[in-house]
Amino acid sequence: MNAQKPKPRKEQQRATETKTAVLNAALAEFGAKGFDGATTRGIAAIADVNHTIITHHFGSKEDLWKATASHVFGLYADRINRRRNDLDGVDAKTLHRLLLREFILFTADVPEFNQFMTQASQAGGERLEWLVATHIGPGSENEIGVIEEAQSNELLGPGDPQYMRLLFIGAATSIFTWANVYKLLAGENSFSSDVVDRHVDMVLDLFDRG
Amino acid sequence: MNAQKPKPRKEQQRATETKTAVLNAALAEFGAKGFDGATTRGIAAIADVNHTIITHHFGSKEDLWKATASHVFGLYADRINRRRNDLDGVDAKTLHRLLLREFILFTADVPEFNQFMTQASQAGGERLEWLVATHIGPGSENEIGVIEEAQSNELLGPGDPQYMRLLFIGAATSIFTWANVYKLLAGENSFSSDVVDRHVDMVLDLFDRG
DNA sequence: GTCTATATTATGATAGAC
DNA sequence: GTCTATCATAATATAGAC
Repeated sequence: MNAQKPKPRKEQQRATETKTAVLNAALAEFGAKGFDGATTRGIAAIADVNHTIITHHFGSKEDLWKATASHVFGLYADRINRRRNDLDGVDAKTLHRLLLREFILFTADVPEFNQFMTQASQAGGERLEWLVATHIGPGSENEIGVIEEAQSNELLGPGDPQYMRLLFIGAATSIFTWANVYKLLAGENSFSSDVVDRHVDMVLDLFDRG
Repeated sequence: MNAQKPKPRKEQQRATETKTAVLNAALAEFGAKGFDGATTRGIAAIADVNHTIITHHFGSKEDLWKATASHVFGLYADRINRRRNDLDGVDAKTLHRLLLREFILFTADVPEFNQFMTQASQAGGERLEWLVATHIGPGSENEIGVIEEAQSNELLGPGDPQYMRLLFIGAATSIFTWANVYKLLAGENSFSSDVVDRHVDMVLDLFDRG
């Protein structure tokens, strides 16, 4: 009946770029300062956009925070799924060792992921409940599977998988959580490839019971 | 010459109580929300005092943050020094195992310590530089000594002591950093005595190379 | 879709009464 | 030492021009 509706493709593409820039800026700000400490104006300044377009594209600050959470969880899921596909056919022990390794490497590449999650956990409240119900809970089911497989292959010692998962995350993220302190105390850059490589080996060896 | 100056003892005591209440409230708020996210009005509300007396007793918000840092570092130093004195005469290996244990127990008793430090590290900037120069750096010299002694006694594996210290802290604080998540995901209270006891044993065994 | 202008509230800090 | 009142600024959010 009607002709196809107009498709403002260039505008949509432009809008997508703007939204991505805002989401990355929001991730950095929410990670560094938490929900209350971050400001929509500060986020807009980092993304180099007018602060009112945040409301236009995302709605409220609360909505932006949720969109940011979904954005970074998407980055994480893509990374792990891509790695899983690359490792098709690899034996179970090697596979799960490499999946644990990939988590550490992702944390090194996108430290804002761990920062964002730490802020959400420490703040608690309804936002954390939403995050657990929407992303952490569903995502942790896959991760618990990896933990249990790793335990079967003696890559991790026995114990409640939920507990072991948090213990592993704590050790894996340590030098990134404390990167600024490590830099000031020891002059070391936690994100340099040699520090990251040594850290990966150290953490995997630490938990390895084989 | 002059008579002793007037000593308004009761007023001073009252003021001390007020200041302590404010410092504990500030520790909770700065730990949960970071410097920018916490508000002097919110802190005053928790301490149940008028918000203007914060300015009177502590000066600016920045000064309150520094006083809070000094307060919680004092709590930590007192705790470790008291434990050290109690352990006078104990053999080196047992001593250092118990000192590592005491750090974990302090983190469980005063989780705001770890939260406050995490916020400061993630935020970076001049405040973190002050914190490292004033408290973390001087304090870490003692801790590095404990780490090295623990390494000598095979309580910790070999490696750069500064790095091993952060790795140990990451593992030791994990279930407290993620306490709210652990509660929502697994229904477990990270601060219950049985969870804490199991965690202490798990972490010390994890690092133990003896 | 992006901008300027603005309403409303929250926040850090100060002045001054008691 | 503690309170009420107030100022100046910053923040979230919205309205409306282009």
